[in-house]
Amino acid sequence: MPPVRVLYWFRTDLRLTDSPAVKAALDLAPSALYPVWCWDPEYVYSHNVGVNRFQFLLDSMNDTSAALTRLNPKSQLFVIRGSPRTLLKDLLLKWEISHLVFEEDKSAYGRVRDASVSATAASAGVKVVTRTGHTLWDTEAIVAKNGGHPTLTSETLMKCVDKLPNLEPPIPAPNSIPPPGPLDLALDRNYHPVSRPVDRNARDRTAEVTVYDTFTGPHADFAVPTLEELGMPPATTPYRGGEAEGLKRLEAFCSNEIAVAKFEKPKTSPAAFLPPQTTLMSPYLKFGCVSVRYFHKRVQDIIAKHKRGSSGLPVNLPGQLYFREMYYAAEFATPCFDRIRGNPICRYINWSLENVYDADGALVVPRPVSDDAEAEMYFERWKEGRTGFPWIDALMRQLKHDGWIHHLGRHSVACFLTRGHCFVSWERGLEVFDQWLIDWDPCSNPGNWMWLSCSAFFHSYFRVYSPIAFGKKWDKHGDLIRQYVPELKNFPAAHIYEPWKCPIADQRKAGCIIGKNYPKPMFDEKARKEHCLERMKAAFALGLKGDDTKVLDGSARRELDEADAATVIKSAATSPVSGAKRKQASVADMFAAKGGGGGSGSSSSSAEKMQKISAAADQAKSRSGGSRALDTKEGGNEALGDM
DNA sequence: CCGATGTTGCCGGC
DNA sequence: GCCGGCAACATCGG
Repeated sequence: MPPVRVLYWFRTDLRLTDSPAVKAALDLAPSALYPVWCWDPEYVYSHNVGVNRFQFLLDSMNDTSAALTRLNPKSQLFVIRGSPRTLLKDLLLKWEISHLVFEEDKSAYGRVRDASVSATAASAGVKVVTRTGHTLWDTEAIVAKNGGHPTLTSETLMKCVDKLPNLEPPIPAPNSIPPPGPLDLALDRNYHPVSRPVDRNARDRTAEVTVYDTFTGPHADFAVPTLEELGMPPATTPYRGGEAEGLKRLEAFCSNEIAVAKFEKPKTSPAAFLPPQTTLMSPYLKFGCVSVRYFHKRVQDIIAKHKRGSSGLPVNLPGQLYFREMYYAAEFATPCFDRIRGNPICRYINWSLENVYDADGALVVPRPVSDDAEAEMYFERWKEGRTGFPWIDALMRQLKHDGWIHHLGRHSVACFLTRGHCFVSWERGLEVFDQWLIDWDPCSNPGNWMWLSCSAFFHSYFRVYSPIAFGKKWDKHGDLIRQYVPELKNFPAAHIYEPWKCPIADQRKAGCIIGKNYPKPMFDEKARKEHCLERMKAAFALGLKGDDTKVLDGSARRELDEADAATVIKSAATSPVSGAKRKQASVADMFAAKGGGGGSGSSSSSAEKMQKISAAADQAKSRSGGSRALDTKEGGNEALGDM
């Protein structure tokens, strides 16, 4: 019998409690255990990862490394800087590994990477052992129970999992682990190029990337990298990663057993970021710091104890975890899940700023600036929290600064960007969430963007979140706005959701002049909503999905664009306002602090509103560098830096 | 074909 | 706090 020497490959499973893959590794009774992390250049250059998620990941890696050292002083998380596709093979050979063990990652990206690494390992005579652990059930098994189809409703998901074996109980963390063997490495840098044609995270860097200068870190100790080595400034998120932190947070949440048993997601406040309104467990699930199965068992036990008056599926806590399973299974069974083009479950809607592809069908990166200046302006102002709608701006600034916002807050801003008001493609919103969220997930995130934009999973496009009413329902005083939009800190509560309606004397008293210290709303909310509803109606009438030939050849786009143009012309023709007058309209006129914008209760018809939109579009298009012109002097978000 | 259902809309009226 | 109107989505079971 050759000696059993295991390389355990950590990825999004940075924990030791309830890790089926770690148990499988230890069950092999290895004489040597190498816990390894490959610091993949894909993640550094090709994915959209902002400084906050990197920080959360580094926290989690450091926590796991310390936990490994506690179990064996010779052990740690051995970080190798380079691509697993090339480096792992070298490590398997040099360290004479017999078994490669890792937790399954069935996302499209993980699947391809893991198949490549597994094939390499097998060809080197190394046995590959994998276990499910990132999800409650094996995603592939769920899809098989659904006839190979994506799971599009929670009911479908439940029907599938009812046919699967019951969940195994969680596995305690190990008490000890074997030491690694010799750590000698003599690798040739030339075999492991890390340069990339595109650096998608360059915008966040303040210095050179040095993390790839060596294989084993600046002190040759396989240390976890630092943000400095990534060329990034310090993170701003208050949330810290790691298994210890995650379990602590879970226990704190579970200490209020009645709240756990009665939890109903739709009745939690989007303005909240503390228990019992939210668990804030999503980033810990994303990096596997907390096992989803352990989380599930913990809340199920509490619910069983407090059966009377407890909430049910799908709004309760287990229900939330089942939605996560649904998105994983949907992603597994759907090609092009994170985009519209080629996506068979995604309704085709002629959004502004949709993805751009080259002649070979490859996504053009970096994304070219669209000639739709109005949409670019809406998008830019949405992203940076300068729409002039305080509720939206507060959430977007919270997202950028903290890396996390409440689920229903995400609904609010996602609906606003897409079908509700801006009519910008969900693909653009997805990219921003990818860059800024600490809990970004390749299944839940595109899934939820399709949900909110009525592209898949959900279809009632006439239910639109109001950027004014929705937040007010939960946060009457506007505390979330005051925290994240400090310009409005002293605004009277009566006007904080619609500050442009505030009398100028009160604006002066609050030390914030709308249009000077904080922007006017970037459009008439009601008019934009009506416009978007018309366009949604047309897209639903056409009834195409992202993989239809008419979408692939561009004719669906032309057809819908023409229908939209006809609607606008028709509205203009029936309007009593003359064309000459229309030309005089401008964005500034529409949103003067007095009168005009945002539901001043005027009797303007839908047709008039349509004209205003059309005029605003003309205005924006004719202005060179339109977004920049509008952005200046309109209350930036510098103040966020020192919160 | 009908009617019930679908995690999380808004508004006005009671 | 709960209802219906708004104008109306998809899916599923019968």
